[in-house]
Amino acid sequence: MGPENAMTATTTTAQHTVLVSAPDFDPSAVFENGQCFRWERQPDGVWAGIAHGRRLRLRKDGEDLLLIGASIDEMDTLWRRYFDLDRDYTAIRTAFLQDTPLARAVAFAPGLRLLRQEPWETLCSFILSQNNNIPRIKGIIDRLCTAFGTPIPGGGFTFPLPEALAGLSVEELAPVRCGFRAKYVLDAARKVVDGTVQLEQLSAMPLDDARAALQTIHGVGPKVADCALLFGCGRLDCFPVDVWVRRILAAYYPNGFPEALRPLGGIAQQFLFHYERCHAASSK
DNA sequence: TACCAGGGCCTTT
DNA sequence: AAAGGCCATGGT
Repeated sequence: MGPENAMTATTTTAQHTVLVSAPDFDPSAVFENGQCFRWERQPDGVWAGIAHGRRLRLRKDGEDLLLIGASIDEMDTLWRRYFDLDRDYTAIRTAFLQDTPLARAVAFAPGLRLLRQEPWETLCSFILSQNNNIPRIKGIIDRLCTAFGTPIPGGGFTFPLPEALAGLSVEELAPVRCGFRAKYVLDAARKVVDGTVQLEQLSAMPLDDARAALQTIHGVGPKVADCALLFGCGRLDCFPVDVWVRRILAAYYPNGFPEALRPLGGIAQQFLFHYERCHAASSK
């Protein structure tokens, strides 16, 4: 871990708030760059989300990240990993400075980071994300969780396990209103439940084997597979190519993405994607 | 190979 | 208010 951004200082305040130093964690960049769908900014600036079957609220106070409603134990066993707090992003950003487009993207949003999300939720979410826009994706996932997840004390629902979906029919999924994606979600759930696709193995398999395994699911192509591997299995060398990224590659990397940065290609892609989307004509 | 369905949100007109 | 663009995958 990097010395100067080591996030080891952890203290507790009243009502189970855990405080951790995280100078390069920018919630709006982290939660609004398309990698996750269950985090929302509340009017008071606090971010509320559900992951690992738990509700969590969070806010940034200067360089400190405050996890509201978390215990020290949860911090160490769950959230430190989920928020990727032990990765040396200072070193990563430094490596990116050698590349002009990346240096610009890093300067624009230095607090952008990857979350380490759960494999099934990530796979299922990105199946639902295909040919779709973010507001609608969030609505679909919300309805899926409400209909088939488990209630969480204090409000909200867990993301439904594959076991909760595998036995359903397309008709039973109708209230979720995910259209033609319903049959894709059901095929994914069934293949995970019957062991055809072993999610826990995907983080260690040769990358092409992992991609091929995911793409045996009806409705999972190269883009969805790479999103599931990058965001849900920690495969940082995965580089999901959508329309935006295709545009970026054509515009800035006519000779291909630098070989030396390939092992961190997924993180690079997030910086480039975030910069480009925030500078698109329609978002000005 | 090229094209198109699907559906809801968005921007532009 | 209405029209048109967008989008990942599978099917034709």
